[in-house]
Amino acid sequence: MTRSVTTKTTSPTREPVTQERAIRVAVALADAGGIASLSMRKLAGELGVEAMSLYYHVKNKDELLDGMVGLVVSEMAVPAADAEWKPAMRERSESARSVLKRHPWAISEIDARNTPATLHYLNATIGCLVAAEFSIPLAAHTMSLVDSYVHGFALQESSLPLDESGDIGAVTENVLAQQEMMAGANPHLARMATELILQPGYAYGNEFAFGLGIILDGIEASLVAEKAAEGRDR
Amino acid sequence: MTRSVTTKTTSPTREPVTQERAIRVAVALADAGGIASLSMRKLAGELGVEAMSLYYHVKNKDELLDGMVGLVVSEMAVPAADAEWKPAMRERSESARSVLKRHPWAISEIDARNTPATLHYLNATIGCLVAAEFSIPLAAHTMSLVDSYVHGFALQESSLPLDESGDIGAVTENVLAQQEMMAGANPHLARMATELILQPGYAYGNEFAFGLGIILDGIEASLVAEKAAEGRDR
DNA sequence: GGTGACCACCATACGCTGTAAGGTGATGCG
DNA sequence: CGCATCACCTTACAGCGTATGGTGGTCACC
Repeated sequence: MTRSVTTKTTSPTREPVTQERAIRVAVALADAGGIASLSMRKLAGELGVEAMSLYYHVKNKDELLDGMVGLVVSEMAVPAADAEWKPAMRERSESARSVLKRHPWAISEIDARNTPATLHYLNATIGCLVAAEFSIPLAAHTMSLVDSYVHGFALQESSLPLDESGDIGAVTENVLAQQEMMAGANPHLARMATELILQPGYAYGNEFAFGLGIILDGIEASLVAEKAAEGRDR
Repeated sequence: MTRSVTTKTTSPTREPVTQERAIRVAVALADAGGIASLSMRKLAGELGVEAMSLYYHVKNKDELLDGMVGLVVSEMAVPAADAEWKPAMRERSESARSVLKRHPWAISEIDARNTPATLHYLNATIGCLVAAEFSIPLAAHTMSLVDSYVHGFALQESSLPLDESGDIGAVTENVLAQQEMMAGANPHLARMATELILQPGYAYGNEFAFGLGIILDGIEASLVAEKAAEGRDR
């Protein structure tokens, strides 16, 4: 029998563990069961090895999480340097939102970990903005504002009981029961729930576009003002 | 000897555990050491009891976290129903940001847990907006946008290496060393770091006002447009 | 063709976590 | 006095990350 492509002859069905594959599977597990359910033993089991074997490919769980965040960030669309800044930022934001929707556990990890992918992502964004004649301070304002909104929106969206279509899911009756109980204490909130949020066809995700539009328009105005001030100075 | 105010005579120094006190101390521990360092045993120790005694006051750790989030939310300024909406929303946002700065662990918990305090907080906000003639959909847009920004900003701010003044702290040299290494790969980012972020006096917290201003101005424009459309219809 | 290095993996163990189950002494009440 | 209740404790268990120290198969090299 000729040796398989792997050097191991034992259990030929198991493809070899690599750091890259471990990270990929870890992301899949976190997507499926939440970050809390991701343990070294469980990941190892999924990879067909024992827990301690992971430490050959990864220094510790923290480094694994760094890798997972890096992988997630690398899924986000990066703006081209020569793109028009406004559509580029819109695409970037929508891409980031959809990625974070797939990997909700990553939202709070992303800001806390500086992966090479993150630095590349930020660098490309700044590059696009300065190419569009943003000053460095305005570019910083812009990134802070846009990314705060995107991450915050993703955070809120991730904690809503949505079905896959984005509508309020089967919990509705549950919620309705609560509604009645709190209607006395929180009438405005109850009204918003019954008149808007619980209406068929309402999807929280649609709120994203409204805020993003306001933000990009506001930034555009700031850019125009900055250029006008520059023109006066010179 | 007359009995002390507490009914227990044993170890008179220890004030009695209550759910409220347990939650307060838990928040203090999480503030000091991060949410990961908060264990039932540690909290119990701080309260002068054994771990299992906590379960007399709290159903489980999840309920404890609910209580902690409720306490944090109740620290945030709630808009008055008759206030002018724009300064009210500005105050609300700044208050929330400063509260979340004190309790960074709460940022990602807040959206995931619906406490009575949260419902009250949302209700008061909606009340203020509808009193200012916002439609229910526009009020929903507004809250989504503002809170996404506030929470997202808090999230980014919480993961920066700041000293207590808000400046970049002692890690600067450390960062600078990294800068040089990545300058080749990420020139735009390196430039923003050296020209802006690492300059003395730069504080990331100051970015907050810029974004909030843009957002509130944009909402104001939407409100004006909505009223104008209503006027035409009628 | 042996030999030693190395690679990928495993077994065991330790201190930590949340919490289920059941016990215990002091207090208040009939 | 007896009994319930309250606030707390002891013990135990499964699961966690990971330090330590193997172990067998593969390879380069003398």
